[in-house]
Amino acid sequence: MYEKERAKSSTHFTFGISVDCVVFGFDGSDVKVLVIKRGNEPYKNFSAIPGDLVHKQEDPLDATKRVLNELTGLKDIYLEQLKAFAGVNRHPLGRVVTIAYYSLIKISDYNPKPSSWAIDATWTSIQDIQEMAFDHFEIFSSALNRLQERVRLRPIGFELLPEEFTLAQLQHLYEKLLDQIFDKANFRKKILGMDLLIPLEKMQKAVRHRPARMYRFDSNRYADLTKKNFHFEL
Amino acid sequence: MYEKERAKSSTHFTFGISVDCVVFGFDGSDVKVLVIKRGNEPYKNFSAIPGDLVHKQEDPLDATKRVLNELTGLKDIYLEQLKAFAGVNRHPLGRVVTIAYYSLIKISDYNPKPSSWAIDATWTSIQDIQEMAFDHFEIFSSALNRLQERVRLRPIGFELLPEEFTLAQLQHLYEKLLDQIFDKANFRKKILGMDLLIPLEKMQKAVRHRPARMYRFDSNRYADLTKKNFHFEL
DNA sequence: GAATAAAGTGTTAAGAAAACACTTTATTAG
DNA sequence: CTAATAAAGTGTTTTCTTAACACTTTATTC
Repeated sequence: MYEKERAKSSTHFTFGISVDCVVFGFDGSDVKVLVIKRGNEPYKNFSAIPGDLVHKQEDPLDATKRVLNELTGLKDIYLEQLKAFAGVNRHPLGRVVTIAYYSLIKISDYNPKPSSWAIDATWTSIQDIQEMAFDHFEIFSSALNRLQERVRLRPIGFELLPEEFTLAQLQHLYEKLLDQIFDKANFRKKILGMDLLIPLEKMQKAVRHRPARMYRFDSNRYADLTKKNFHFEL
Repeated sequence: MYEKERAKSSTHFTFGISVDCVVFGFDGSDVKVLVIKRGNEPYKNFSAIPGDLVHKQEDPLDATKRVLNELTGLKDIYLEQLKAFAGVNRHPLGRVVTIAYYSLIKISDYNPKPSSWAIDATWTSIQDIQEMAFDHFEIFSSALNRLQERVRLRPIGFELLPEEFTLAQLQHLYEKLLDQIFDKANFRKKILGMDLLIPLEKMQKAVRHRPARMYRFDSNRYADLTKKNFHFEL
């Protein structure tokens, strides 16, 4: 119980806390993850998920935003905690518990600051992720699972697309994310039937065939519907 | 990045880690949570979720099992991590990050050891949970949300029932868990149609009307079906 | 042996999802 | 200017699922 530790504080306040964040993006063809290459031991030259130690007086969520901003140049991005990874031997240099997050970004907005990160960060297709430093492969897998579950029940796919997109782009995203194909007509009926997309006057540009209409996700409408007990699905 | 801290270890390895576990049960009428009453400051006499500090060389999952065993006398119970709660000021005595779990137990098996816990642990209906110590109310709410999502997509409701149960008991559990009512005939068709329940010869005892057939959840069958891409729902 | 209370079943109507064929249209090649 | 192209966008039918609701059955109690 908590009371005991006032005495044994010194023996219990001995953990390090880090955050690691699986950053997902979509380039129009593939779902990708931002992976960095480690420059130092341990696990020198291994791939890893971006992260950092949490400062003494820092909230881990803030720490993650800090890392993310340095890494991508972005603020206000979609961010959710996955869970903590805390195995005794997960970090060779000491007892470090990591709190894992995942975030969804519009890959076109990605604009890394010239920082220590920038050099080594690369977008890697999710099917190409292999070995990683520490338990980062497990973290990645876990994040992908969570995303796949989440994306079916919450309208968060849009976080991976540009503000304005076509229905074909949206469908393609879902197909890649869930590794399953959808019937075009049925997909459209379902999505449009939810009344969550605002059709724009604007049309797709620079394609060598009939251009598609652009849409925008209506987050206010979603908030309203949610109050009326609407549940997004698929 | 991780490398930096070899030098500043002393300034970073300063966190305490605890685990807290929201223990759910079902008494046939209500979904309940095991709540303890704190005997010491801080938050003396407040309700709280059972938990403990994690030892220096201990896996948090093991720590949770340890707490749970002391608390309930049980082993091998359903246990899942919820997420970490790590706000800077969540604990008055220092920087303690807690990893929250939730577990599902068969309330009839509950048999507390005569330990420090036993005295103060009480089953409280989920709708009666009010103020709690630390951020424990937030942890509880978060766990309940997760359970409600989870129970619709995984056959984990059975963890809250006796090994052998009637369909009416199962339906009642789901109704209380999800706060929604189901049509008896349709509920039966759906559940039985999944082919996950083994009908037993045994009948319900000690009721003053026609006794219902008892069933048992077939976890092997579920494992098989899962391989064949079956997905439990509702 | 009738009343009871819940177990357990069957039927129909309404709605959603799957399958698939078709029409439309901006663009490009000739 | 016209035809070919390639994908946008729509309509229809069939199948499956869900919802609603009425009914039959049966062990127990009075």
